[in-house]
Amino acid sequence: MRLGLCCLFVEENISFRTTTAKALLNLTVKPRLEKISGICLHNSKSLLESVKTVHRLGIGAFRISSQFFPRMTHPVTGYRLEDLPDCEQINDLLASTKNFSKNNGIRLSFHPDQFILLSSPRAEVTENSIRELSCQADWAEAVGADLINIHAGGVYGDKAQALERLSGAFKDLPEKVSTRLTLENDDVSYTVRDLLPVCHALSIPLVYDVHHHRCNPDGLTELEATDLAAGTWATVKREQYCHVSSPKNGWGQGNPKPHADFLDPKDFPVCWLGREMTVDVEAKAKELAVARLMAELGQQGVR
DNA sequence: GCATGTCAAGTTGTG
DNA sequence: CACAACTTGACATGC
Repeated sequence: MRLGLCCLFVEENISFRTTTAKALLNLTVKPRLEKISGICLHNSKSLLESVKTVHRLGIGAFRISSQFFPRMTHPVTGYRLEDLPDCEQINDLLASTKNFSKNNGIRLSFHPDQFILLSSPRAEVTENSIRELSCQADWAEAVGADLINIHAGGVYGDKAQALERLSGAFKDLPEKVSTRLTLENDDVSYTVRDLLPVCHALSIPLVYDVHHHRCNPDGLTELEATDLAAGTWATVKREQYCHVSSPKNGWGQGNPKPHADFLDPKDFPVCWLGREMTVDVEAKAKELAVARLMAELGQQGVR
């Protein structure tokens, strides 16, 4: 069992910078690339610090922000790493991150944001998504990340048709993307039961988010969902990946979807204990929440 | 300095 | 129909 941290730290002095297209568009090309280069260099240093820090904290996985190299695929402000003045140093830092993670067993993942969809009926949405996925696959290759995790997206009135479009788009993905792509059950539309057929048909591992499952049930128990999802990882001989979180406002009162600062240990599935798997802890208190959960699970006798 | 509005992009459900 | 929610607030602007 390895626990993972998502994107950020609250107490450790590690930050990631970003920028907006609007700000970049106010600049001419050279100062724009200089600004971007400064941000990418900062984020590359922060990523190396991140993997060293999670290792020191006993955390076994780190999710890298989807804004790691911001606005890289924007139609106007888009750029290549080779265009940046700090390119050489950035590449060195990415290689160091890859080495450190490999040598210390830190698992790295990406989770592109909600605009990245392979199921949309709009060709433009799919094309933009594939560009972004290709870009994140390059980052993943550079730092040794084995996962690019997305949701199945919208239903558009017909789930089966939407999944058909997703399957079609998947088959055309560059290999650097398709070998890393995973599908996660979400809290409004696609359940584990919905995703299993397409995951099996295309050998796509299924990231099981137990909080989403609780928000959007499908008749499967947590044990059944865990085992069925495990099958999709066994097919490709990779370690299973799951997500867990607690509702900010508790269960039974108000919207359960927003995430709490810490995980309530009662929300951690008992059937996960002792399994070989990676579990991202989605909690606002970040590394503090992962550390607290580790201590609490340890006291319950995790082996 | 500090408060506040803004930021590329999609889709769904709620009030 | 506006807004929140989603993996995550940081940045730009104006006082």
